[in-house]
Amino acid sequence: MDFIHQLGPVALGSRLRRISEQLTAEASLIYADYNLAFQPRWYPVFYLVAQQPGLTANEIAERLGHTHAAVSQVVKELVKSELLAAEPSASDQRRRLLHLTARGQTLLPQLQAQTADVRHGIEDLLATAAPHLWSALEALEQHLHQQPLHQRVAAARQRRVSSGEYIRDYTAADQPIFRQLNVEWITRYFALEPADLKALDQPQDYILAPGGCILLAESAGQVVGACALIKLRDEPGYELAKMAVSPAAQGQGLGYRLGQAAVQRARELGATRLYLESNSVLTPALRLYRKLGFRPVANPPASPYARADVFMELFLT
Amino acid sequence: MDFIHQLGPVALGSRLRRISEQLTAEASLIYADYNLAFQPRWYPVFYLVAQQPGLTANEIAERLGHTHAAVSQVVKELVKSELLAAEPSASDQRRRLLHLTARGQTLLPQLQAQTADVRHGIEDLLATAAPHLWSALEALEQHLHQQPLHQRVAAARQRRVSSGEYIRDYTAADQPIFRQLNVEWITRYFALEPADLKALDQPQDYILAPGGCILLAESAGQVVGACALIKLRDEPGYELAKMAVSPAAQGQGLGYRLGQAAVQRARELGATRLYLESNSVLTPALRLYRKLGFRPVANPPASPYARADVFMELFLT
DNA sequence: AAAAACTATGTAAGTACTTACACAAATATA
DNA sequence: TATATTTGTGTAAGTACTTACATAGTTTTT
Repeated sequence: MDFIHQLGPVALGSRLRRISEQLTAEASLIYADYNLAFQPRWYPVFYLVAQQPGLTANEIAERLGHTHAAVSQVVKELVKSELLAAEPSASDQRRRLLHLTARGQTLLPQLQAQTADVRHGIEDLLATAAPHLWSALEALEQHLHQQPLHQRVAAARQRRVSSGEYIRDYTAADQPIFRQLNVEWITRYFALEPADLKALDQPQDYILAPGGCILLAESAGQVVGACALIKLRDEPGYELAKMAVSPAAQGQGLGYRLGQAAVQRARELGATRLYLESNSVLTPALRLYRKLGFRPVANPPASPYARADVFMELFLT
Repeated sequence: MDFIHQLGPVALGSRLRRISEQLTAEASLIYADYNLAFQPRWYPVFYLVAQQPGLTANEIAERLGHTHAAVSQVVKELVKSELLAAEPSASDQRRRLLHLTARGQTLLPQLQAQTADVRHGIEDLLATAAPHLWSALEALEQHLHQQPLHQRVAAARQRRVSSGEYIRDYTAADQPIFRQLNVEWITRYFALEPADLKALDQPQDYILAPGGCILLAESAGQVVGACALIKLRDEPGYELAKMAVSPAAQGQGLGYRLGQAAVQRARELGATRLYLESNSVLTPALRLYRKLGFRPVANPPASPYARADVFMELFLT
């Protein structure tokens, strides 16, 4: 379950699918509760015909935003279950006009009562859990319609290719360069400490497994920057750590872009606070952190790093 | 497409499914753009193995929140495509440890670049369209987990059964009672007008088809109240009209509950304003409208009803 | 040490849709 | 009036998962 969170919005489709599957499963339970000889997926077609007898499969499909094939299959089942009946239109022999059978009419009141209950249940759920979800979905669909996702992605690709630089996630093969970039700057100013070695030698165990992530900046096919988000204990937040930019790539705002990406990622992961430890000698880094919005912590906790003498945090709304 | 909107949150599952399908379709387009011999649904498994070589199918399934069967099938395809390879664990002959092949390693950088682009594209989409969608989905899943939907629906059912009253949607079979309830009160105070007959004789054509809806209050199996939401022109709003409660059921707050349901429904339909026309003689009704939040309109438009001399509106946020 | 239970994996079939194709009836075009 | 196109419908097969079942290897119980 944690990987979906790590991927974040990239897995938006999967997430929506999973929730919808969950709701579908719930729907079966609900129908079972009401003891109706009725399948959830019949609902829209049946209800539409109840509202408006004389509709054809094609018209229903259009109203539901499904294909005629889907409706055709459902209608077939509904006719077989003797809930709907069809008769050919007098004016157009191809059209099959649908209406409820006597059995369907008998079922209708129960289905209406159930629908009212479901409506209340979902309204209750949405009101308490996600009051703006419905309108957000509306907006999402509209924007998707206006500019499809693949166009947005193509634009992002364009920007990446023209800038030659992008930020991506760490994978196992990146451990050597992740280590090297950090060792480089740490040993220039300080000595490597045990906590460094743990995180740099086994980032998988010490950073990723506990729910953190590592971002790498790649420029011209080379990894030239890195930073990690390490899960804080007992709070929905992360420590921004192991931030390193290769000397050759410094002074071009890469660190800032990397930092921004980390902040954005933390936001997506549901963080409410970012925390970091640094050293007063590293003035350019401290300036960068300030620029990203970090401020000194009032009562810093004990640090596993001897070199840590500056402690900052950034609250995310 | 309009029926999903009419059903509103009742169709939450369908809506989520449809958006996710749309995103899946977009994903195929994106993969086509990048010319990668790679299927979208392979992505999570492949990426997880890239991050953490040595995982087994079962572990991946757990992390993805899917079944092992799904992962097993994807792994099979990935192995066939020579992107992943598996070797049995030394300590446990059942476990098949997965890792990237040379071909997989070659593909990885391209996939990472593509992922970065997709992330940007979706972040852009969410930022502009639905900034709180991600957290709303998070909250929705949590609440669903805490109290499953069928429990909420069961609670709603309980309330309905114990109160003996509920509010539901109109279907074709309800036309006679819808007409009767309205004719009853109109003729007590006024004369039936042509606009009344249109709406009461063919509610399908004059109310539902243009995107409105009709709510009915049922008590002890009898329809004892009705009201309609009629789509306003050129604005996302509705006219609250044809509100009627049977004399026998009056004085029990039914009108208020019906009105509240109508306001709620209008909200779900994305309305920003409700409008109504009434007559100064109908003091109980006017009191009810006030209680629902309606206020007099400054510059009322021309009305098709001779009896209309009070014009009110309610703005929905 | 044998039996029972559990675990990792794989396969088959189902789900609720889709796309692709087929065919007859209606309409438009020549 | 014959032909081409469009429209309404149905069926088959695919999709990305699921559940159900089967099987072999491992661990626990007796």
